[in-house]
Amino acid sequence: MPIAAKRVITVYTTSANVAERQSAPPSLAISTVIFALRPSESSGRPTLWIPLVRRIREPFKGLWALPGGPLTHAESLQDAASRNLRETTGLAPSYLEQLYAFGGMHRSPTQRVVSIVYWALVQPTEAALADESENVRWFRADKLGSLAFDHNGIVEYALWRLRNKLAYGSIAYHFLGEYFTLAQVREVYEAVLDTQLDPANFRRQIKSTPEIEETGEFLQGGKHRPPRLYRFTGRPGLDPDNRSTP
Amino acid sequence: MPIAAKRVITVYTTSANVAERQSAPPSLAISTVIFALRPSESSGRPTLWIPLVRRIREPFKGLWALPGGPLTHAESLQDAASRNLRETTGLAPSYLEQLYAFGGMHRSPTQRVVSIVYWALVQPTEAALADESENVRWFRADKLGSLAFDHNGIVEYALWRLRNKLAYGSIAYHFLGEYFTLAQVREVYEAVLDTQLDPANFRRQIKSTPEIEETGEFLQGGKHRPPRLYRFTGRPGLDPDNRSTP
DNA sequence: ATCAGTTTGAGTCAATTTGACTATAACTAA
DNA sequence: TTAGTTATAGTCAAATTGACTCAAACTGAT
Repeated sequence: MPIAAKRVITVYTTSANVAERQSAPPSLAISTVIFALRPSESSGRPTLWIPLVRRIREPFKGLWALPGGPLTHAESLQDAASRNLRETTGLAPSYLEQLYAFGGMHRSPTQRVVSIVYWALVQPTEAALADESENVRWFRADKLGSLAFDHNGIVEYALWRLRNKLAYGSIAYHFLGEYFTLAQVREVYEAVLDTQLDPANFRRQIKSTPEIEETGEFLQGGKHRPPRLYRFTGRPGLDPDNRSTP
Repeated sequence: MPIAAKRVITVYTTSANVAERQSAPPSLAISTVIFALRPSESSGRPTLWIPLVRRIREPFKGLWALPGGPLTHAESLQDAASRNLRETTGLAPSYLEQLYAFGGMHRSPTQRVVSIVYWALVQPTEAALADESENVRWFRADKLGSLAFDHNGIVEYALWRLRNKLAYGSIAYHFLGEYFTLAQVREVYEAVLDTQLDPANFRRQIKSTPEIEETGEFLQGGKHRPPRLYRFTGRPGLDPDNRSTP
């Protein structure tokens, strides 16, 4: 049995100088942009919200940042994302997809970091259970302050992808529970795309997609005519993580 | 001036056992799937080709693999991809976009490797100049053998993305030179999507997109009526690499 | 010089889809 | 009972798409 050749190197964990930083290998981190719909305080209509965590150490100590952490040995990238998400926010997403690998050289002032970022959708029931504390808080996606690192740009790109995927793919249903009304689906579109949609035309389009199944049930307890409940029967995307070889 | 806190760890470069491998941090590599159109030997019509490099060391020594290499300190991810691409194949792509970060735990038998994979399109004139040698060769995208690592799956996913992006976005023109005929655009679509398209309807659709500009020139020297030359005036995608903060 | 063969490029027409809009059904609250 | 509100079906013109026809423009063979 061959013996492993070992080479001892040095890792700089804080404030290394330029020469030292250049010799250190880039470190790998996983972060996640989490989207949920919650009622706006003002209008009461659903809007997009994102949970952020406060940084408790330098760099950017005190600023808000995306939940994330280092990649550990015994887990795939997606597993690392969902574990980290559970640990920092208590959330279990109904949809999780890789967003992008950000690897610019000056993302962190102390160290070269490559971040593999995921994005997630959580249902409102889940979102309500999330641990909110001094260091974890929900923000409206269109009213974030200045975030740590390049996280403003990352959220912006995640928003672009979300809107894009909503317009094409069948992603909206992951914001909702198993049963939903067509008006709820419309509210998702209106909140994410920030537009008003004609109810009649919208329902015609949605009903024409084969992934939507009419159930025999109706939503009771509303103030008006009870709407029929539907169910989504499609499968997630075709990303490598959801295929065969991640 | 604070002194950097140093922590000494051990990196295993060859055949570490399981316990040792688990304690080693994942290493980062950049690879690229390169697409070009070249005439098929049989029909002469353009088809999709991919350049591969032969592995000259273990693991998978002798097998064909995607061009790639480690990420070095002083370059962004995209820069690393295009540098590596130039070094291994001599190619300078007209289009380069991040595909996916692959980080499954058993991608390499000797070591945990996270690969950030890009995909590229090169024009036929470029492709003809590429260094072809004993260890670099072009293959038809639909007739690859068994590749090293998980590279078969990666190519499959890249193909899916290429077809997807062709159907929506305006990507086809990066396979062509600055001036092109509408029939050439149609040939790109037919080669990539592997279908026959009605010439008259296709030209009507393409001409209706605002990114296509009619020039006053015509392609001379053909056997039949000289077709008008067009120009693409659109800009690349909206990926983070092509935006602001990579 | 003429004709056959081929590709470019414009146009026609019916089928389908989309956007704007109307009307009715079904419920609650007063 | 009635007014208010949402759900849902349906109508109709405009826009888009798919299948197809036809003239224009060139080459190469006769």
